[in-house]
Amino acid sequence: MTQNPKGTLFAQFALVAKALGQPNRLELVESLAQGERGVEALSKATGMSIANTSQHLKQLRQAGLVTSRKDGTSVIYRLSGEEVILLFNALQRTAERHLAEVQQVVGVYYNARDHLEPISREELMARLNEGSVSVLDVRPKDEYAAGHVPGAINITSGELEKRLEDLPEGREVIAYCRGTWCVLSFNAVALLRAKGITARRLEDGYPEWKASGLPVEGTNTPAS
Amino acid sequence: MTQNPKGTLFAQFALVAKALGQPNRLELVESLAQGERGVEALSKATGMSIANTSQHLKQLRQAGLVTSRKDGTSVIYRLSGEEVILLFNALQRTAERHLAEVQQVVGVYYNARDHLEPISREELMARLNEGSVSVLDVRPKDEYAAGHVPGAINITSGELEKRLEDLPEGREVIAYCRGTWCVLSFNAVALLRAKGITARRLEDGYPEWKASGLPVEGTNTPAS
DNA sequence: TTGCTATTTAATTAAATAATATAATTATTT
DNA sequence: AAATAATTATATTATTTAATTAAATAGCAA
Repeated sequence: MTQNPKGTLFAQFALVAKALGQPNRLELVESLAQGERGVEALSKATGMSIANTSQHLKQLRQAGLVTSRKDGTSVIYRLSGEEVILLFNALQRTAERHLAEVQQVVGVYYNARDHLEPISREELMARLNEGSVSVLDVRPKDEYAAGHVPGAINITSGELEKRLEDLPEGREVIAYCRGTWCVLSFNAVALLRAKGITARRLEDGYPEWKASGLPVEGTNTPAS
Repeated sequence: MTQNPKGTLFAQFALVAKALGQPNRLELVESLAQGERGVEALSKATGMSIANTSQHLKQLRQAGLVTSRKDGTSVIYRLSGEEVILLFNALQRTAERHLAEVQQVVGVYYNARDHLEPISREELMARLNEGSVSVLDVRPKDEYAAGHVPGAINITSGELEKRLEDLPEGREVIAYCRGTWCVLSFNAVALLRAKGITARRLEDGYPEWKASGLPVEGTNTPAS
């Protein structure tokens, strides 16, 4: 080992890549990108058994991608750092650029993408400071609670139609959700526009916002 | 498949990660990050048989990481885009941050790292425009030929001691090689300093320079 | 055509690893 | 001690893996 440093390094890099080489584990990573979570919650989110979830988490931990802490009888997992989100993103970007099948899914399910002209993180930050926008978080409540864009209102996709009055009037609405591939914010924007409300999507999602070092609010944030 | 777009996407992302989940394939990627190459050259670079190399290249191609073109009877491979370099880099960075074994190798073999204060790409670019530095490329000749930092002189690690007079005098020397983990540039800087020549390393290596969109020279570059 | 070279497939082997399910175990709290 | 949450152990079944050897294909040159 120690006589072939390059070989050792590449073996370790491969270990990390391998840990991401399974869809269920990628789903765990995506889930954790929203904020820390217990094993049971992760098991529900991915549809795997608890024992199975635990095994996969073990592999992610061995690859250095997640860490955990104890909270009473529960074990709470989190991504071991923001670089993991960047890595996950680089993976998505590469796949999107070069795999025909990904492009096809994008075309069929996300083709409103370009038309909805997403707003960049920097621009949203600037307009938040001006107070000229309302931000809408369409993710599940627990993910919102763990962390969200400052001042964002949480209305899940299903409730949106009934709770339109909860949105401040007269301001443009910026919607976001879990990441680049999350359809919920597309749906939200489409619905709002159908109701005559000016709305746009934020580029990517909450994990990328946080990974960019922009301010966040919630239980799972540096401040609290 | 088409009824579960998210599942399809994650399966594809996993496919890409899996392709990077094997040390030999990572070595192929690192090799190709220097510039395009034929199968035989790649086989030699990695120490694998030609047939085996071909198989691994097939997997990389299926994952959308490499493409190829024919040149006479030869097949020349190249990375399918700069994002692949960024992905490879994100992988390294994550592993470095979170895996103890990587940190140990780094500590033992690369511990001169911090002391040699690397120069950033931006700073080197600025100083190149001023003409206040000489750039030294310590990679093998063929990689240099495929592409290099504009104006760089190619002296391989082994030749350096005998060819010191080929370096212009009176300017600081900036050395670089294949990437973040390449020891050759460390050695070169150490040797130059021992000879009383002011020298520093460039951060990362040639692939990252190129991926950053900075200008390059050589046979395998946009211009030629 | 014939041969030469470079690369890709195909077929095979043997080893390793895969994911999941079930059951038992550990640790913590009440 | 009982209850809860997570991990570990064990087993099963299937798949996958990398690598070798040999055969096949494609382009080029004599």
